[in-house]
Amino acid sequence: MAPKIVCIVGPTACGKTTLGVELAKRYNGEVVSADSMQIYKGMTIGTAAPTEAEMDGVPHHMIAISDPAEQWSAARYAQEAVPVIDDILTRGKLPILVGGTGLWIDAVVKGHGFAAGCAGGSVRKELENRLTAEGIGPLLAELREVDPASAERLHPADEKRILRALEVYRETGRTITAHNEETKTLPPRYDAVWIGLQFRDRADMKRLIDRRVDRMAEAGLLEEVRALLGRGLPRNATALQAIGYKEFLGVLEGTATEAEALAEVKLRSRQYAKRQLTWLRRNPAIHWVFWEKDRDFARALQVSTEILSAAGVS
RNA sequence: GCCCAGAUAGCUCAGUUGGUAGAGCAGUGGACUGAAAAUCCACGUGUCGCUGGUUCGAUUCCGGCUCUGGGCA
Repeated sequence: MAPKIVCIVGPTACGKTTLGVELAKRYNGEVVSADSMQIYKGMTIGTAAPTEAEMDGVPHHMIAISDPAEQWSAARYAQEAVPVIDDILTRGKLPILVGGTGLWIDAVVKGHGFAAGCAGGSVRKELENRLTAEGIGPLLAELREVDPASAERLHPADEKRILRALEVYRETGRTITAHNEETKTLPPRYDAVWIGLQFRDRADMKRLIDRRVDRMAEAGLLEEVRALLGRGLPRNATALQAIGYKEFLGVLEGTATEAEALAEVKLRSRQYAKRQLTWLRRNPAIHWVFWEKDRDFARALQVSTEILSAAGVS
């Protein structure tokens, strides 16, 4: 039987952090963050990473552990988070996986391995060069030769995944299709109890996102971005793909006003939240807690407790 | 008060030599197996400002009105 853990998921600004801490306190747990941007140091404000006060004495893992210049991926995250989770289990405590990066959580829970190859790798670079030189046509034709199922499945405009499919074949001699099928049959690594938070009404979610972004600006997001750049962070760093950072970068470079950046961050956050929901909706194991208007943590805690006891967590 | 330019999708605008209209953005839904806060896909009926006239037919041409810019008094 796979070990039992708890996963708290939901779109940005829905209250995952708070619920995670509350549950950890009640169930003798520790929080493991599954957030592709909170992993980096020096990005507390813009990623809304929990502060010392918000952690409230609960141990947190996988937050602010990496230099922002480093390149993380779902595979690397799983590789490093799994030992951390297993250690929590060994110590007799409850791991609570909290985060908004759906792929990263799935990588840990489902135990799907990733095939070889990575961004920045030599094969990937070569393929990227060919893409620039020849366009996607020849690459897609090549994929059709070696992995017709992928070529059929992927949209011709989805360059990123076409390149990745070719890369897997080059690196391993096997198709990504075969790899995915095989990996799908593997048993899950953990017996996860899923709790999802979301707003019943989109407009309420928008209001909360807007408010949060305003507070980030007040808390000094611009200075945080300036500090990151001051430490020599390259412009193409994955960390700078983070919403909030790429927009405020424009303010520092003089291509946008702070008001414009603020509006853009709100918009991008809203669109991101929608994508997160699309990802989560297809997971039928999630027990959803809906916010009616404002976030009512007392009620969420109550409902979560019922869900967890029904699932045998104590 | 007079002159000029506008008024078309939630927003910015295109267009119809007269046969009731279409882009971008927004929005909604979807995909996602080593960049995932990334990346990709699908979805477009709206009194064409109001009101008269000409016409078989007006969003399109003509008149009046309203509103919004700009200019002149």
